[in-house]
Amino acid sequence: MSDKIQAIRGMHDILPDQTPRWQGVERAFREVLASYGYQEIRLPIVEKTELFKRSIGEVTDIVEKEMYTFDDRNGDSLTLRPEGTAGCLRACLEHGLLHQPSLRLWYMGPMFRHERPQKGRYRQFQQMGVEAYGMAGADIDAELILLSKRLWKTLSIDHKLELQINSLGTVEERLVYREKLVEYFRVHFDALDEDSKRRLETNPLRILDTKNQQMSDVVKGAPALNECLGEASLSHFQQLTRTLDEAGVSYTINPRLVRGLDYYSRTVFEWVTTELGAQGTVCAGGRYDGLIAQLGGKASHAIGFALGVERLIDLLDDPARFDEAISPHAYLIRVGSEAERIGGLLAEQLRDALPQLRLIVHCDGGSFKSQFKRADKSGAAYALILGDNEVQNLNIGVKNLRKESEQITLEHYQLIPYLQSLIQI
RNA sequence: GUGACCGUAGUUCAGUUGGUAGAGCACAGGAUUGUGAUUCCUGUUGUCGUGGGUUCGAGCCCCAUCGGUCACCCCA
Repeated sequence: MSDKIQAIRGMHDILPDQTPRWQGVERAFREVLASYGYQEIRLPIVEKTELFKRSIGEVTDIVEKEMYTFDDRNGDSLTLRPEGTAGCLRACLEHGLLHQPSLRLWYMGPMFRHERPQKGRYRQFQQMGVEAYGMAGADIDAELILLSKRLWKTLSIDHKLELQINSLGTVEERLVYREKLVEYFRVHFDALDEDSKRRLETNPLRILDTKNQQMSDVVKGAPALNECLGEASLSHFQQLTRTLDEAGVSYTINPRLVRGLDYYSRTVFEWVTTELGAQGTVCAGGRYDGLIAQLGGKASHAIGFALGVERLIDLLDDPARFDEAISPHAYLIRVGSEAERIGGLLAEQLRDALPQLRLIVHCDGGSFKSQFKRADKSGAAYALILGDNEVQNLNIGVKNLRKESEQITLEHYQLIPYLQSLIQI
């Protein structure tokens, strides 16, 4: 065991017994996104390190200690992407996609962060992300939230997720607030715990989100963010809440909801659950209007969210329900060299005629008994049987492996319509 | 980066005060010379994570190291 090469810590293989649920979730995501007119974009997994430093923020944990960064052979510093927004925006700027008035995109793929793994958190993890560019109004904010909610409904996990929203104001408003907050906490410095003293330098807004009960009094006395919001930011947020109310989406306004990444402004939201241990956030996002100009583009508007697929899958009530969609319809048993020859040809004819058919052909010989065992284990609904008798009589046996019923014998020409009717059911 | 708990067969786990390694599942074969899933019988499976120490003797005790899980920090 010790001399075998193992996977990297926090980077997991998704084995065949897991892939159906992954495919199921991915399919649901694709279908929901298509129903809102979003287009897929596929992006590199590696980008220049500078991109993430400039977008995520130099002093965030992600940039400071969680990135997989290495030097390319020509000396460039490259980084395995820790999130998707920066790369997506880079691609759109690079190809001039933002010259159109609005753009709705989605992507999915692996992200990398060098953290200690724990439940629902891995060093390589899968994110599905959505980005919408060029739209200033709160209606697109609401669209993203409604879209995400539709995804939970499609996956039947909407009862496990709660929506939290907040407004961070514009970057300028938030800077003013940040000053006020730092000033306040400096006065109450002795009441802060070690983590919070450190956060005072790095991300003071995070102090509001502390889990330390002993600090609740200090936190309660702190100035509130919404006092620093301007007219425009306030009405933007009001429009969002009104739209959500009218759409029947319930939510909690969490004034302490601050996102970890520097680029957010105005609307931020999270879908959280209590069922995943310490990692409660399944999906999070927000508006990041300032980022486009920050990355060298013409000032515009942007909003997006990302969701962690591993966390989403952990939330599924009955993940096994996705297995059925890929289990084979039929398993072809063939005993004897003539049966193997005829069976191989027959199988290809069946696949020609029935592209939807999922058919496994038994290979490598073996007795009827052992082939039936494999047929059962494959999950196939039916066994197709070719032995000496069938070869001699030019017919084929069909047996239902999941229901108690008599095995029947069909002529070859009857097989295609018979299987077709089974698939349709 | 910090802390707690855990590493025994392909897998899930048992293993007594330290006495020389076991069960279920899985897998293979048979009971059934052409029939799975159920039942019965038989069989295979191990550097006890790794390295060192204590001991007549270590799966068990000690140290180190690697890996896993969960939590903190932080985040999807």
